[in-house]
Amino acid sequence: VSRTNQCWLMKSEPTVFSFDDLKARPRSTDHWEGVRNYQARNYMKQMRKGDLALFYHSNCETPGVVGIAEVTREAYPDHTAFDPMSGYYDPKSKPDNPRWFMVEIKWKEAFLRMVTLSEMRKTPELGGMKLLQKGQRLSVMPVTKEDFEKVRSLGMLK
DNA sequence: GCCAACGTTGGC
DNA sequence: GCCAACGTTGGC
Repeated sequence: VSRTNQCWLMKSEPTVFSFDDLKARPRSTDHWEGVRNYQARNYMKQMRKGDLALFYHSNCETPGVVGIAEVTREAYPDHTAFDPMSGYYDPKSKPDNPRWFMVEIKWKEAFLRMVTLSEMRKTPELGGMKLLQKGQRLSVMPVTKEDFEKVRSLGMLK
C-alpha cells in the first residue's frame, strides 16, 4: 500500500457477485453498481485510482474478506439508476443530475485463505475497524492502512 | 423539524 | 427465519 492511497472495504453477497465473479470478468474488471446509501456513495466518491479495497463476502454462510481489489476508475454516474428495468432503478436519479455513482474495480489478489468476520473480531489489533462496530451496515467503508495490512497478512498465512 | 411506520442489511 | 440496528419516507 503506497503512502498516498487510501484503503477501503467493499461488501458483496457472493451469491450475487463474488470475488471469483470479478476475476472472471473481462480484464478482471467491473463497475460497482447498486450502492443506494448516501454515506457509502460519499465514500465511493472519495476513492482514487490505485486505492486498494478488501473484498468482503457478506450475507453468506461464512462472512469474511477473501482478497483485494484495486480502484481503476473514479466515481461516475450509476446508469442502473436510470433504467426502469433494473432492480437498482431510482426515478429520483436523473441523467442530468445523477444521485448515485459507481466506481470501477479490478481483481488484484486472492488471499491464501479467507479472513473470517469471527477471526477479525478475535484479533485485538483490529478492534477499531469500522466493520466490527455495532450496528454498522455500510457496504463501502474506509479502512486504515494498518488494519488493511493486518487483514492482508492474516489472509496470506497458510 | 418531528417521528411513526416501514424497508433493508446482514449476522446468527 | 429471526431480529437488531439502522436508513428512508411522508404526514403533520
